[in-house]
Amino acid sequence: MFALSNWDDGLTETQRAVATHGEGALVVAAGAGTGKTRTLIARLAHLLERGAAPERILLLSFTRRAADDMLGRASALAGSGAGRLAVGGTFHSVAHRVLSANPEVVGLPPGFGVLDPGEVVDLMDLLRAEHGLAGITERFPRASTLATIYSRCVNRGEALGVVVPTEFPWCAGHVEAMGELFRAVTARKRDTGVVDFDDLLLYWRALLIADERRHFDYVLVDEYQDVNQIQVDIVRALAPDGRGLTVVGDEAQAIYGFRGADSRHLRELLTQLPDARVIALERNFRSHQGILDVANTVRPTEGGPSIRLEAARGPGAAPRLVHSHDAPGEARAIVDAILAAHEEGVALREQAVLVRAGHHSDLVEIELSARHVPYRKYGGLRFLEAAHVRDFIAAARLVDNAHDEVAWYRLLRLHPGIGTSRARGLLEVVRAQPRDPLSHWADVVLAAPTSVRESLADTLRTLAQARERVLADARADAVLDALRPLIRAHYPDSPARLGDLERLVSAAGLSARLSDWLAELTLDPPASTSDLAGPPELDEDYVVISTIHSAKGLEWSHVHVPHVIDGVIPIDMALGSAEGLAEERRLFYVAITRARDRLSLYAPMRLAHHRRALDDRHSYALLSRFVDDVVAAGLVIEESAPSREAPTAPTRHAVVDLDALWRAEATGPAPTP
DNA sequence: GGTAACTGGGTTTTT
DNA sequence: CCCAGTTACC
Repeated sequence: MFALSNWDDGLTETQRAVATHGEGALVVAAGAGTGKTRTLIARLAHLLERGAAPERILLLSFTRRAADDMLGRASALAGSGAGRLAVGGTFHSVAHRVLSANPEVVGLPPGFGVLDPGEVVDLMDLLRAEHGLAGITERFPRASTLATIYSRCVNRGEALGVVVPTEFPWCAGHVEAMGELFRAVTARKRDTGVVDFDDLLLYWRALLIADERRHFDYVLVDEYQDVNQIQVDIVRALAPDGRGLTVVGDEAQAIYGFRGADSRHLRELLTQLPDARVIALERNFRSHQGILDVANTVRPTEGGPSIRLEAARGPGAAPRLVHSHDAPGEARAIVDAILAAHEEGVALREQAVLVRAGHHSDLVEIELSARHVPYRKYGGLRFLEAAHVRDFIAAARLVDNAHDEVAWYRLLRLHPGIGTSRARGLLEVVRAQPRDPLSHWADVVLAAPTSVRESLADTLRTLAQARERVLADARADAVLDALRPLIRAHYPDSPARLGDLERLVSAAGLSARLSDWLAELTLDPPASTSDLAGPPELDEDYVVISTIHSAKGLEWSHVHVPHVIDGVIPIDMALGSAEGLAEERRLFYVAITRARDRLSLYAPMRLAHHRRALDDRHSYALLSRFVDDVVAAGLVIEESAPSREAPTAPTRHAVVDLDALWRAEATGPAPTP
């Protein structure tokens, strides 16, 4: 029996109904800020108290941050030292855990590698060339496009012939060649003992279908509106009759359509499980009513149970729409507001800037830096996308699985004198090697041009020796030893990059197996290098910058949304279809509902931050088409005050210059600088 | 033939 | 800032 006191303290009657629901399938329609995670955790506590075995309860979520949040709260519930309360994580991380425990069941070697999405593109490129599709005689989709199409087919469970004509019509002439290429990709991954993100789900599903025993008594799925077909299959296989299944979702927050997610799965579940109980959580504990009034006008109404958010917290301050002259003015207005709130006692980490795409915060970041305001950015450029980190992971994967061709390809090209072409040639040697290619590295070295033999031999010898080390951190150390000279020769800023890798390696000690650690790193990369520096100081304070996608499930006291203009929110590439536009509206809804106390939307009148902005027709921004609704809901419109003080951010000089030029062009010849 | 250094043009969202 | 395309060197 667990000591889980007070889990139902302060739960509403509806929330308690969710927490204490019995065995049958349960679908919770939870609006934003209605305490859904808290309620799920209360349900977990209730189940444990009634004697459910923790290792037979599975908590699943689509996004990493939601999974972390859920698991973090679950362990807080147990108090320190109580160990794990349930099995849980993202679909992908749980799949990896299941598969790495029994890889042979699905025909994978122990220590199989997980390719990150960038490496899938490398593999596509490799096979694209092998199949003679890389020539310039006829245009063929680029490797990254191919990888997107491939992933879409897998995640939607739809054939190439369906996906390509409807979503990638410009590639329609190549369906046959693509099919052949994709079959080769699948075979190559199998032959070399690697899987990609999609394969993790495919293998897990296969495992579940082959093995009909139930492994979990209770399956709790969060963010169900963001699951795609293959994830639906997995959930259905985990709980075929719906017994013990709880799903939580909100169709209005479905924002992963581009990954093959479809919020209709939530409704379909009700058709498939007609006995499922449905409970709606509508009382919002997060935001003041002023913010929810705005949210309710933006909230899409089509389909699903209609939810109108009602605040438990009173009216609060009216949300603002701040007009500024241009994008740098917008950045200034945001930082002004952040610092003003900070003066009033709102911590920086209680304030977030939420953007549609990573680069939309560029100017805000410059302004924050210029004014010495610390910030942390989530969801932008990933640590894992840094070239040297990918180099390291690839090299480390070879230690566990010497047949990993994508890893070989990357490692080989890191040597001066080996480019794409020679690397491909050497890959043939690796593949032809009947024995273990890393133990017999001399054959690979002999096939290389004389000029690189020495450095290649050094690398491979050190890597081969890494296998004699048993512990994950010792192995990682040895891998870094092998890489050090290559990184020095390859990157001009090698000291910083090596510093990153030292920190990365020191984190490996916590893992038992190097391959498991690498997979975890690939599936759940640290948001930034600073995350590796250990637990942050308690008094450390910073503004949070995040994409709206990465902000889902989180909340801040003050939320700032820059660029509420057509072309950004909604983003121009989504305007082609009604479905795309609808998703942009839901995304805007997610952004709005992150704010507890103060919501500020920003609309610059033009985006004059590029040199060519003057001749760019899009220089003058259109207010977002969603703004009309928001204004009708009582939003206050403000003009950002033109700043009279000396310019602080470097970009401001550029803007001032541009204005001068513009006036000069309008009245006469531009003055010579 | 292959590599590397240079140039110019473009950039959604995530596991 | 990263990719593709081009050119100059080995």
